[in-house]
Amino acid sequence: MRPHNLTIPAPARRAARLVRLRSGPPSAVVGARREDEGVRIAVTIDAAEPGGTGLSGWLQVLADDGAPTGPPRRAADLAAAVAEHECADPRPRWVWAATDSDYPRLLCAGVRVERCHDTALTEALLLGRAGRFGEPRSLEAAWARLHGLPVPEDPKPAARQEQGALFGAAAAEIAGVDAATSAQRRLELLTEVHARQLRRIAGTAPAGFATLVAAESAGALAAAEIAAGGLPWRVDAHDAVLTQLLGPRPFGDAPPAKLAELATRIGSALGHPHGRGFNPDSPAQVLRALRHAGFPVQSTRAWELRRVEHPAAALLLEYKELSRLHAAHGWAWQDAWVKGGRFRPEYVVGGVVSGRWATRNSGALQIPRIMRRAVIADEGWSLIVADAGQLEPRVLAAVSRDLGLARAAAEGDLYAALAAEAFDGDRAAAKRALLGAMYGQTSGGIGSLLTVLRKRFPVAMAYVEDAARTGERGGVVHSRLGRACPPPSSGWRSVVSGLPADEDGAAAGQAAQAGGAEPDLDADAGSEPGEHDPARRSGQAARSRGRFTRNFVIQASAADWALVWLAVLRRRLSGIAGGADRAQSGAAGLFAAAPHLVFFVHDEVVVHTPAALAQESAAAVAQAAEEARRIVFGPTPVRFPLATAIVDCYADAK
DNA sequence: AGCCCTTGCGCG
DNA sequence: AAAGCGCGCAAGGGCT
Repeated sequence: MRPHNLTIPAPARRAARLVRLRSGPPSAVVGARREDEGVRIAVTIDAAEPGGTGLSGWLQVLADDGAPTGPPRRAADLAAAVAEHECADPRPRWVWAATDSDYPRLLCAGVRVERCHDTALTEALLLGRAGRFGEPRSLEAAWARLHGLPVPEDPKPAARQEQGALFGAAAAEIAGVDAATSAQRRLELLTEVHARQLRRIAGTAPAGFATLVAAESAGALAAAEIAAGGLPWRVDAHDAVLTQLLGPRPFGDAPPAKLAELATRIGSALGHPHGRGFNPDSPAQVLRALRHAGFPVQSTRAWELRRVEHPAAALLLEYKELSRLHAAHGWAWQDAWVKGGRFRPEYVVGGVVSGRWATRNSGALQIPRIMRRAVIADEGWSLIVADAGQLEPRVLAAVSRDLGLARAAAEGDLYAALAAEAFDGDRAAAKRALLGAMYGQTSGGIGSLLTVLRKRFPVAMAYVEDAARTGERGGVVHSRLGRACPPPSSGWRSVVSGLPADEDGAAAGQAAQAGGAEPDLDADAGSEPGEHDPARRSGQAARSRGRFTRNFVIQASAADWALVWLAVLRRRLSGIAGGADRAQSGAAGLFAAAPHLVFFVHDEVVVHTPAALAQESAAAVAQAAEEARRIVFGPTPVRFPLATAIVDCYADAK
């Protein structure tokens, strides 16, 4: 019943079962298959040689507890060896050091796998459980930690592609291996690190943590496959949107006609002769000009400009909107990111402390909605666009087990149900109240709304307020499946305690800030009185962290659900069609005839599917959502309804 | 020239 | 009284 084939003493197993029956997530059973079935095989791939063809490497079959059951085996044709093992039923779980570097190479060789255990992602989850965020997670680092040796830094993500060989060599050297035999030696490190990870996972409550580990690795497979398959992106449709809004594509770095015109008009409106010499992209210039014109604005933010009754303000708003489209997702972006009718996002699985994915370089998760017009299915294909609406409030209902809120969350429109139950039918008020409760909002006159929530949904409100208090005290909270939030930095502790920071405070603070968990400790050196009052600073920092942990228990649990949704969906989709098209080689062949994931953004997936399989694919999306609900939350009246559309163009969904 | 920080806004 | 969470990216601007 466990998601992993772990060696656990019988009493511990019984205890885990009891916990699950009471409140924990049930075991991961995907389809009719138990997650722990099948063999594990550790694999390392030889470093790519210039001009080399094909993949070679090493394999080793492992027992349930990660112990080798046979000798390491050399695979001169690794892709063929992996493909052969993938024919087994049940399929193996591949154990490797890093999906994001190993799996694209297999995909490129035309091989897909069903399951894996990524030791780097697993190491990061386990380090997080130990309060050690930001420590290196590479195979070499994990192995060095096991042996008390100096731990090599992880390669910088940007450097991975260009200088990967250098960093890899440095890390290998620390682990006492020489580059020529590294794949064989790395196999030894890998099996050792993996076996130890299995034991660490088994020793980690709650039971859902093993599910989280499996889902994180499955997510990494999905991310690599999305990049390999690519999101269909029509440059002609993209050009049409840009041209309509900005004018024709300019030559070189010249600004588009529309932006140049707006800049001139803004300059004129602000009193510059012929509109020259004014840069609307400079907040400092805009601020100065508006103040000079008699408007005491604090910033040039859009919400503040909307209140400024000056002809330049409306023009500035228009300029900012178009300028952003041009700068962030204009022609330069298209040149850099769209190749062969596909946009390939570089996802960073687990790149956000909450477990959400991040992306690198392309801004894939911030693509303006209007640009979805460029996402058009291939001829004879369709897009399935599915969005888990109102995910976070539903997750709050499920994790808190508040029966009243769960009743509302059993409905298709949670906010409307909430409004009917407690807010005299005022849906907007119900929504503001719930969002305010989840984010820790106190301003904007929502105090009375929160009072209503506290009275009518005391269990849910106590859940988030407990999380906030834990954070304010410097404690750690967890997602439903057991992902840990970062502990406070020593900088935070010193501000909150009023004592000076300790020696290594700076480094710890930086790590935590990079993780996004740290409130801004030197917030706003403005002119408010009392801002240097230590008591006041302490309270600010404490409350800020309270808002973070308050939201973490919801956002991270929502990410748990979404990750499992994605993992289950990926597997279901792979079972739908005839699979690979042998006529095409490499990754292209893998996705040439079968429905596959092409985009994922927090609570929304896009599947590209042959039109004839669209209904079947859409059903898989819905079944996966239901299965994710069961795996992550167990028995609950809360529903996670999807808004699903079968469309030719992404923009036509909702 | 290149680094680092701030500002502002896109997405969920 | 303080004043809603999580991100990535581009441009400006100050600095070395």
